[in-house]
Amino acid sequence: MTATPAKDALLTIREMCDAYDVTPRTLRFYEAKELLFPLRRGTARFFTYRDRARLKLILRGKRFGFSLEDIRQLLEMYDRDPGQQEAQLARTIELAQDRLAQMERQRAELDEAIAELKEQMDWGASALATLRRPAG
Amino acid sequence: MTATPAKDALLTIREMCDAYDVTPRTLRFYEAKELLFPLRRGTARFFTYRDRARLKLILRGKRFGFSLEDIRQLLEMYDRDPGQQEAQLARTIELAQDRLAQMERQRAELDEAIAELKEQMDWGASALATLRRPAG
DNA sequence: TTGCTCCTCACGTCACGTGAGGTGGC
DNA sequence: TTGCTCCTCACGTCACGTGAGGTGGC
Repeated sequence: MTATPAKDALLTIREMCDAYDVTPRTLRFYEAKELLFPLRRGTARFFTYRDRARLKLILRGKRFGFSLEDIRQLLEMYDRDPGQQEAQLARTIELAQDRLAQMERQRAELDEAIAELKEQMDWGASALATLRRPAG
Repeated sequence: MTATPAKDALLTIREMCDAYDVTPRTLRFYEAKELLFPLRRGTARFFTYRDRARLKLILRGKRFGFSLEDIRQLLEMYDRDPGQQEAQLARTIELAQDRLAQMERQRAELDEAIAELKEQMDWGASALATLRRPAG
């Protein structure tokens, strides 16, 4: 029962890892790539509510197959000029359509590959049965 | 109507690329990784029937998600001791089962991601419609 | 002599994994 | 003083892509 941290809570890197199921290396990598901007106290990182919101979006974007650079640009767009909502949303939907098309192509290929592999396995299984059946 | 080359034909790298839809870099890379063993005349490569058969298996293996190293080991196993047919086939089927399970998990994730993306797009589309509807 | 195709380094890409070696605060 | 957690390089991984610069045979 880990409660959602309060909005003003600051999470250590370990707490972030546990909450979002990522590694420390991943969080440091996202910071280096300017996707996250944790506070620093000395060298230690503290992740804000904003970082947590961004991380959720990053992970969602990854599920959709966007590259980290794509995601960075989308996030940047949204928080650089929050005025352009409409144009930004339209642009995002456009990118999403491309991604959707790619994902569906990928699924078709995966379906084919699965069917092909099953076929090969059936073939192999009967070949194996024949090998094992004593010659006669 | 490109006919299948004769069994004793030797293909140049370009002919291989055209026949199997791969790049020269890919063929050189597979050779460096000991998956292919083209003949050499001077520095030039000539791909034999055996290379063509192996390449087909490599590409099939890749569709199934095997790593090049996995594929190398399978190919090596089969042509190092062609006596052990039964044990090898059994081993191959075992590996194939693991791969099949992973591919099915992958498909499930892909299906979820596609559904999630569509949902987001619907949400976005109606948000966009609202933004575009003059306030009233 | 000019093109064309081939070649060999060797660094770049993407998203991190994986040590090595060192610091800070309870 | 000892642990624990955190840190910063920096090289490794996987399957190639991408020049740079050079050779060979029609």
